[in-house]
Amino acid sequence: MEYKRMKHASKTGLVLRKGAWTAEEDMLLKNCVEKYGEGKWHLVPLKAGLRRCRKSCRLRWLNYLRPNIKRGDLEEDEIDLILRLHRLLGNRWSLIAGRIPGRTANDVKNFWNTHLRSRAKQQKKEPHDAKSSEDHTMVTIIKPRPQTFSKTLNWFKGDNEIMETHDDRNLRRSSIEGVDNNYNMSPGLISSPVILDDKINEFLKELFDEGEKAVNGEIGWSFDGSQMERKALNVAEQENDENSLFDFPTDEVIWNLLDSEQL
DNA sequence: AAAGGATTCAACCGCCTTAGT
DNA sequence: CACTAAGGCGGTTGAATCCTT
Repeated sequence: MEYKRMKHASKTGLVLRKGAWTAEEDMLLKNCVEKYGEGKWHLVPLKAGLRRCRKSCRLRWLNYLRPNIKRGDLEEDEIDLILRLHRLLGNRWSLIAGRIPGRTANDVKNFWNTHLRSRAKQQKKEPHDAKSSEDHTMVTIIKPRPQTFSKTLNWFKGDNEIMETHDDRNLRRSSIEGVDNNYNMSPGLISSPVILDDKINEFLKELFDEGEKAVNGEIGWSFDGSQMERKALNVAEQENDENSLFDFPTDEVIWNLLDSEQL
């Protein structure tokens, strides 16, 4: 890729670089983030001495430079998990990636677009006989929205040990940012993000248990089911591990559930 | 060996939401 | 209330690489 693509920053008049990152730029960005931490991306180009826009810096860090990024082909259980999560969540790549350690949303999205989308399309085209259509049950795709808690919430302020209970970045996000104003949740309704996570996990566990039943032949889940049954069961086992899978941010269905329980 | 078509994936773009003023 | 800046996301692009003829 040629690096001559440039654009002018609107205010500073600085010429910003575009295109592939050089090793030197990577080093500058890495040093900067390690020194100052993630966030404040608008300051990163300045502090790092990079002629890149904030978004470019953020993306490069998230998709390539961040520690523990897993490169290389996806393993079979990862693929199976993507398929199942996509059925559940649709194109919510960041949520899906959040469940697959070391994989980025871009990785998942690219993999889906190159390997799985065509397979899914083909599956859709294939005519179903009466029996197979009976075997398939519609699965409602959960579409959570980007979520942010108001910083004015009491438990958000200061040193909140709740926020330290999860190691995984995405888990932390689900706790800190797990409520969306779109669902008309007033802060008063929220007792604790830990409770919320537990409820959500419980709910999602049920959903996945349904998925597990499905691969045993009760509901159609898989794209080419024959190869997936055992893999899916392996995944289901992993899902029982503590802190492993059930810490999604919320969605409308989940909030309805929570409302019905008058939390 | 070379041409050109197909595929992959890093990076960009535009949009949405939230926070701050 | 309106506006702006920033963070974040999914969709798309296009250069690099692979594959086929």
